[in-house]
Amino acid sequence: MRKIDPRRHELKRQEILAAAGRCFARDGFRGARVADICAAAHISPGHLYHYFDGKESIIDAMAERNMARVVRRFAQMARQTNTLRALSAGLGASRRGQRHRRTQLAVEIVAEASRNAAVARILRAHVRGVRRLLAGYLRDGQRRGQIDPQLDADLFSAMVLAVTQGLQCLSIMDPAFRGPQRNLLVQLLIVRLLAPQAQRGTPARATKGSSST
Amino acid sequence: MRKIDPRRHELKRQEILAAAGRCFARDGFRGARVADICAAAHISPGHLYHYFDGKESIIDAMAERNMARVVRRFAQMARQTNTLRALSAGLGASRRGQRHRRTQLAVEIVAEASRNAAVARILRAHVRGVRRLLAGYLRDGQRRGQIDPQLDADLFSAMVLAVTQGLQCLSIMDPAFRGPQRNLLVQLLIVRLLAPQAQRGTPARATKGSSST
Amino acid sequence: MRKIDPRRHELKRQEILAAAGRCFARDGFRGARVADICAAAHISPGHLYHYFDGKESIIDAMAERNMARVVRRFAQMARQTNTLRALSAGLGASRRGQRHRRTQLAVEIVAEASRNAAVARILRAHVRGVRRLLAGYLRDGQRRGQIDPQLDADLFSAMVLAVTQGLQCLSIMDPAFRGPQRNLLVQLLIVRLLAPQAQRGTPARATKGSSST
Amino acid sequence: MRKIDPRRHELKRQEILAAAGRCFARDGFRGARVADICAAAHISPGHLYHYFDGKESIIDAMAERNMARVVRRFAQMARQTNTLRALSAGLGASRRGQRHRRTQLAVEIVAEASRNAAVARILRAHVRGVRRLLAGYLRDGQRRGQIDPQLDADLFSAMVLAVTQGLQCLSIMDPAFRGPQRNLLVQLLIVRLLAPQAQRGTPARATKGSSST
DNA sequence: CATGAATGAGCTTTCATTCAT
DNA sequence: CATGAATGAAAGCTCATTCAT
Repeated sequence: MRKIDPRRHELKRQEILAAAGRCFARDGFRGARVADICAAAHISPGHLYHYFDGKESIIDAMAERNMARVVRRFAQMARQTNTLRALSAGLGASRRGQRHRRTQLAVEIVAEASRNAAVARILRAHVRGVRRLLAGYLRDGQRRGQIDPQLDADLFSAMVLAVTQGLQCLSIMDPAFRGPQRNLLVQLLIVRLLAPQAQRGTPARATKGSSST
Repeated sequence: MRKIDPRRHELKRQEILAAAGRCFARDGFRGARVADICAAAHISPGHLYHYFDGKESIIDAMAERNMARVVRRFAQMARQTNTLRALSAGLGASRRGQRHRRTQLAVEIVAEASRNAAVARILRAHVRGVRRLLAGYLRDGQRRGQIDPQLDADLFSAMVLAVTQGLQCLSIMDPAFRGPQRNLLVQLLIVRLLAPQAQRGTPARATKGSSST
Repeated sequence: MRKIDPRRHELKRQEILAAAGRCFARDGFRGARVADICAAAHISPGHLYHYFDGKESIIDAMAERNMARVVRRFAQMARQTNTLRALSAGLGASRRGQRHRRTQLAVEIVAEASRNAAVARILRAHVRGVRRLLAGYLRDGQRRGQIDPQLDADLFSAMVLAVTQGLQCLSIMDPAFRGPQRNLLVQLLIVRLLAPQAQRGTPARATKGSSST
Repeated sequence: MRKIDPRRHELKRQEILAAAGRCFARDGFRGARVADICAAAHISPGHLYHYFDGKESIIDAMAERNMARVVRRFAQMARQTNTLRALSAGLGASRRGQRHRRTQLAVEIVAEASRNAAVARILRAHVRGVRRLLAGYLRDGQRRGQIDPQLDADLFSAMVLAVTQGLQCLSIMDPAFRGPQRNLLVQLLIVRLLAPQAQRGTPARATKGSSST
């Protein structure tokens, strides 16, 4: 009998979560069946319970994983020195397919959080982290003169978060905003919301039919 | 000889939908059970099927009803002549309780739309209407000099929609934004995004000390 | 308030039964829904119970009605003096459409009788009558020299009954035997089973090329 | 690492079908409940669906199984060289209990076939096989001089089938024909329908109260 | 570690029947 | 007489979870 290797165990957990992610995006947390996740992860239903306590536990892990990814993405962004460009890129559209699945999951997680205390807790913990990170980044931008110094960084971190979610919802409500159109919108938002007064004014109308991707 | 009264029938349907709304907000579309809805509507499980073809049909009707309400709300808003103030009020927080239930439903509907073709169709049909309405309203505001004339009204209608959804998501992710804090955020967004250059600049710093949790 | 007119009442019962017959033939006793029967009879579900105690009661009446028709048909046949020809006509195919519905009902009733005591009783009561009638008719035929005098009329009445049912089953199992092919088979059966020795021998080979499907 | 054993799976399927057969005979296809079948097969209601897609699928399998048995029975019969005796034995009464259940199922299947396309297809496929088999057997009998050479074997195969069904219906309609009386009838039918002219004539009346079983 | 057979509670839906009007 | 809204028991089926192997 082999002793369990914690590394292998964690690796398998991540594999299963990846499979679960596909199922959850397709069918939602409630709609996805454990059997489907097992099939997608190429394991037997019984074996799943060596890695997770149950479906609920997978959902929690999924919320955790997803929020961790958001934190990572913002953290990565925060390393760039051109604040506005970095934010635009971070909120803009990216690899198609992958992106839409992420969008679906993000909205599903918020919906779940509105009635599932455990998921809500996970979400809030990360939201706090993200906002602190964003606030710091915005203050850096203000110091660099890239962000309007009048803004309250704390409040604006919430705004960035809200806009992030809003764009995802919009891309579901109106498929036109899954592609280049979305980037247009992002740039407008970023510039008008964050840029110092001097930099603005012109781009709003000029962006009509501007660059994308 | 009693003939079916379509009025009574429609009334009962609305009653059931109201009950279903409470259940869906609490447990989600999948999590809510038909039996619960029946209990909430004070009808027997079998009788529900005199008014709806099935659970799916209730979900569709719920999406329809909710989007219709959104349209109505924006339409009402569009009758006011002070564009910025009207938008601020429209996106701001209101009666607690009612509001949060609506928020939950709104997010649930978007999540459902991302994998349910019927709901997606309903949503898109109304989104088109709302955007046309908003675009018209923004153009009116531009004519009145209340909205930055540089803005592309069409694109900005999408932005207002995205922000609406984003605020709802935020209020789930961070409960601090369910109350007055939300109004603060809304005003900032409205002013920076929509107001002509001359009107802006001052209010942003006033929000000091707005961090959540 | 009008007193119930027993004549009208009985008429309506028959109308309902006719409608029920169509439903039962299409969907079977269990498969047919009371609501369908009501719709077919152009009455409301509640009103049905003025004429029948319940579905079971309709099934009983249907069995009764159907067996009564069989009795009537054989009685009518028994008035004809050419025994063999009368029997051939009686067992042969007739108006399409009508006939097949009757066939379906007949088999359904037998199937039901095998597990429903009430229906079994109804069926047996009529079977006794039919067999007595047939036995008498066969004896008449024997007296007239049209039926083999060696036959035991009592036993052969059962045989005629069995063959009647068998042909109906066959017409379901092999649709080829719903039309003229069936008549061919009937004539063969009648002649070989019932005719005196002298009359037989010739017609059998004449049917060459009668395979089905 | 256990792999699914198709043999065990098929065995369990047959066990379940046997249990279903008892339920269907007692209550009919529609009347029998899935829960009853599960109880009779000593499995849980959910587990049934590892072996069958649903109730409909069990009914189809039952029709298939029953018709396969009929084919097997006739095939076995066709191996015997005394054609008339073999047919008499084949159509006659046998082990009580078992037999009646088979009779009920046979009639139920025909009734179902009259309105269920899938069952009808199954039935017809086997009917074709049985008729071919019977026709061949009758021709063999004709060669051996045991069957009237004037008969058209093809048509008479249908006749044998019809008589088989007719006897089953009769045994339901008149319980007297479940036992020895039935054998009497069978012998008469066989002799008169199939035997060459020379062999016949006497037995018809002589059978009054004759031997059985 | 891994399997998949087995469980059973609980889901949505159906439908014979009742009853206020 | 007649209606159809209302009932509620029970049906078929699903699926998260357990367990013998």
